[in-house]
Amino acid sequence: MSDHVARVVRQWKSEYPEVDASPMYVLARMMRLNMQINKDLSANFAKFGLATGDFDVLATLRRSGEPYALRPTELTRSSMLTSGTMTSRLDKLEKLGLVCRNPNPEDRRALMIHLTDKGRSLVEEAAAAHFEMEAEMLKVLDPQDRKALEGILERWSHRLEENGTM
Amino acid sequence: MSDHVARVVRQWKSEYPEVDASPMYVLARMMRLNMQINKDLSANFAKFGLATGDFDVLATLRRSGEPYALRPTELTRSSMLTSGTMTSRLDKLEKLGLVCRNPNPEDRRALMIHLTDKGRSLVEEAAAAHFEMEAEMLKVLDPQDRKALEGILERWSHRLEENGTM
DNA sequence: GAGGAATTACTTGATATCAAGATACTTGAC
DNA sequence: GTCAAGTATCTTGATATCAAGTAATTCCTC
Repeated sequence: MSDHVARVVRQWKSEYPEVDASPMYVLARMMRLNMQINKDLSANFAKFGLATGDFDVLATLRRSGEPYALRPTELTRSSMLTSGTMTSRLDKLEKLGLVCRNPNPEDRRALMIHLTDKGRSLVEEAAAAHFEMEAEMLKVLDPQDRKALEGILERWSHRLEENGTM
Repeated sequence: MSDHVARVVRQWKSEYPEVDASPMYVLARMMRLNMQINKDLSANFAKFGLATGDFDVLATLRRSGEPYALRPTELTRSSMLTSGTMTSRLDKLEKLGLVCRNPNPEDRRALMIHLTDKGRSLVEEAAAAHFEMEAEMLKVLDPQDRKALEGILERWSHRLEENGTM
């Protein structure tokens, strides 16, 4: 059994043995799987007129519960992006009528980004399709592999977040 | 023990129980870890004046062995990108004197992208630092988790590649 | 309170990427 | 041999992202 990354590691070993490419068994595989997964998921979001990042914003607002409102800073942190990127996402979503920017009564520097009714019903539809598709994708994994993977990734994430690296 | 994704899944469960967000335990965690990893790795490549994608091209050429030459199509496939993206990467690398475009004697539609001596020594230096950094990153994982992760990701990649999905 | 440091959202200019299409060449069916 | 279909690279126009910097506001220390 051999995947792309396994072949690449063998190439490094034979062509430039001075380096140890074995971290690729984890990191390059994660990166490539992720690229493919993102492509597939974004095809699904496109059915709802959304890009992946748009869904991410709407979903963050929706799952935050009533009154479906957060500050741009909270959205920026949750998405691991820069503030400029969030500004332009919000511009787009506002133009589409899916969110609206309101003044923040508690801090005049800040705003409150509210999910509109239209935004709420769209994100609920999109989320249902999205999570179904994700569940489908995970069916190529044996149940015990999925379970193990959840645990390993949780420990990894937890440690990085603890360190403040993430 | 709770990471960002665990909190998000709990939010979905409490705010919109109609969807099952549990695939996020795998997929969202992979995506977030990947984003963080890419940021850290690209900071390292920047020390050599390279972006991650530049390194990817040079490394693919280097590990292909003598005469360190591939066609743009092969580089495009290996990187999971579009041909237009590869064209502009090659423009940049050519301007930096790290690769050169030569005619392909076997197919006049095609080219051969050759690694220059300068490109070769740069990519060798960068690769050494890169794989050391990757090894360092993986130290947060317990050895048995790393081993298990390698196996699970290999099976997953292999199945996707088999299906032609990837 | 007063004043400096920190925070918030946004702007700007540069770059990376993609989808779609253009052009030149090769392959294969007949 | 001819020509249609396929392939290889590049071009174009649009979008997403980032880093760095700005202006308004709040927080903190004294």
